[in-house]
Amino acid sequence: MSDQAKPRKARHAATLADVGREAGVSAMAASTVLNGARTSTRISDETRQRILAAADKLQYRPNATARGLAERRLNTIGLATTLSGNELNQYFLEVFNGVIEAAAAAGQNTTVFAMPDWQQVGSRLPAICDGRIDGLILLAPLINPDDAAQLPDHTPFVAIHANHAMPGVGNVASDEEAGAHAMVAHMLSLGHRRVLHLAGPNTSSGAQRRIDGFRRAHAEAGLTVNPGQILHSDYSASSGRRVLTEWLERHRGQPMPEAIFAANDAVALGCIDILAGLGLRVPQDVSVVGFDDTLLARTTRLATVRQPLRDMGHQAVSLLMQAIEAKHRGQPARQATEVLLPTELVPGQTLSAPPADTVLIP
Amino acid sequence: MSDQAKPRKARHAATLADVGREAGVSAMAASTVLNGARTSTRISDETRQRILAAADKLQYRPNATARGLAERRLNTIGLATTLSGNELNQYFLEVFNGVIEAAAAAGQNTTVFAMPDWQQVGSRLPAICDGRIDGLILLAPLINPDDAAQLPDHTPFVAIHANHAMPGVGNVASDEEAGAHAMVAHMLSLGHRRVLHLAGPNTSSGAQRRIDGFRRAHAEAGLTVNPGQILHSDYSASSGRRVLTEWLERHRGQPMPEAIFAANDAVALGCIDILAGLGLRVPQDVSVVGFDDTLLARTTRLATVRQPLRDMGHQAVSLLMQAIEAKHRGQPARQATEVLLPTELVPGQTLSAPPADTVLIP
DNA sequence: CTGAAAGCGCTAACAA
DNA sequence: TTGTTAGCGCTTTCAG
Repeated sequence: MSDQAKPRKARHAATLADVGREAGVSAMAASTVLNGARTSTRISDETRQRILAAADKLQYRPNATARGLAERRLNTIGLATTLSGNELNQYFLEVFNGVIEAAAAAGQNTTVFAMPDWQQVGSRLPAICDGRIDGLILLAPLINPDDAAQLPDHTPFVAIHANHAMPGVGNVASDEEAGAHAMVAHMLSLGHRRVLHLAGPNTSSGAQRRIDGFRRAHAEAGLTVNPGQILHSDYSASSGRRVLTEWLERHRGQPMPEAIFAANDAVALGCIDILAGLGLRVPQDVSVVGFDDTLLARTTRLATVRQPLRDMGHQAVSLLMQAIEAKHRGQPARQATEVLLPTELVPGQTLSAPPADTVLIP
Repeated sequence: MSDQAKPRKARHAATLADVGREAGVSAMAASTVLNGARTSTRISDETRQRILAAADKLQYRPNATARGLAERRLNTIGLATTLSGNELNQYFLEVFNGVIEAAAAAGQNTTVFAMPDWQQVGSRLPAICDGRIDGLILLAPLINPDDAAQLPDHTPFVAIHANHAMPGVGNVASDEEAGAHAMVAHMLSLGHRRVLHLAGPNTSSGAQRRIDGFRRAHAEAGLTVNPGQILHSDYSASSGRRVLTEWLERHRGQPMPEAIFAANDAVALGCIDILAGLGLRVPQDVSVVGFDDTLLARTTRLATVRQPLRDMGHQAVSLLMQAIEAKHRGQPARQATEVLLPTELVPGQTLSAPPADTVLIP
């Protein structure tokens, strides 16, 4: 009966062609009016109104994939990260917050790609860069130089806290060495002499930069750092608890460190937890400071070193958008801009002068 | 000289047509081999090899937008939420973790849409559902019934902790009333009699359900709840600090509540902060419990009510995928499934029996 | 000011 | 087993 085709798959709601038909104009006239295609010419006010009315009546919705196909652009950026210890962490949340804000302001959506580890990046990145994102932000990537050279070059990349410089990939970082140095120097100036550093994992270049700052502050104060003074944990509270507990057990009866400089906020809170369990007060008996100034620190009033994580998200998006726009204009996309942001001390309530009398490890 | 067209915009790397040409076969043969198109026929081993070789040589990459356009599907789901107080919160992080895990397991990407408030959902949702996502999860939506009826019906939706039932929209929730009831009953059984409830905002139906549980536990114990016993905050630590501080100032010199049942973990930690500032010990002088069991609670060993947030993310994805698949098979997509998950008490270290002697508010 | 036609890269129906 | 043809919905030349 009907001459209407009966497609097996449901079609998109109302198309430009439908709108054009309804308004008695061509699809492209509708396109110009509704989606602001930057074709050279303009449409008369009269037809414009007819088209708008038809679009409204038919509930026209542009189709993102069709537009993406034609424009080679989906207005979507990606954020790649790892599910460390099977959990997204605070650090991610802070940066993501900045990314999503800046992306929204630039009219971009954000798609998150979480992989178990960075090993898989080499294999999965090319699959990701298949037109579904216009550019990608790598969050704290641990990529070996070989893989870095393999990055598909039709997609712009920007890294945040990259472990290595990557060819043609911009990088946003905060000055962790300076932050660690400032904090430890401050602690030493308060009179602390035995500061334990519960550093991050060996694989993390950020952990190394914080260790560097720790050492430099000591060196400048004429103090030597002995090997046992630096422990390694991963970046979680539970790891902080475990590492500190083991260390305390090995040093039972000896003088308690006057202060602990932790790899990040979570590790610091893990330490506070253990100390409280031993009946020690923070900061009266032991001072504890963190790193990052995540929501964890803000909520618990932890003394910490603020990295402008949210702002780093903003900056990364900004860099990425520049690269995307450049690529779209046919200009060379890859340009390795380096942005280094300053850190800042956050006083908090877990750092004070050392106790008058030496506390012994129970 | 060259008969090669010179397109103004750079084209996608290598297309199926390119591969086919290189291998001396049609584009669709290449499609069958490389992208597993489920067309009826198979390809001989010999041509298959030729095609694979050509694809490898040309570095063929499928184009997601083209495929999305043809298949009306991008294998991407969306997660819509608000930036409450301009920040993504812990609750979001926990759920998101579950969503992204389950989505990855189902071969889906996840795009996050964060809006300042749910008012804007009515206007932005239709624009989101334009083919860039196959389905959408609404996280703790505050949608009025009128807007709910307006949801574009070509996209499947699932809600988590919806404030109202939405027509044709599945919902995943945890039994907050039961969780609050169990916790408060437990507190009363420990001997607490003056429990202050720092509830969530009036607009939150979850806050109301927790209040209901709070009241029911009191009623069952034969205790009356007086109006001043329930305060409202929003869900942040700073708000918890503010509200508690004001309340304590208004009640100076009167007996301190023996325990505080907070709207969520952040509010609980805000309270602990204030109490510590007054020289009160938790839980010796005052017990404090939270709600949610977010990373905040796990890090600080807060007593709390565990909502299986991550699991709720899994369930929501599962429901959504069912709806997407159904829609794709041409079956009715909308079916309002309701999933209710149990909560669980987490002991922690901030809840004990009340102090022997009444503490006065300093 | 407007329309016709071609193409973005892929998949699905139908022939050969 | 393979090729041909026809879209998916939108943009963008290029003519009228």
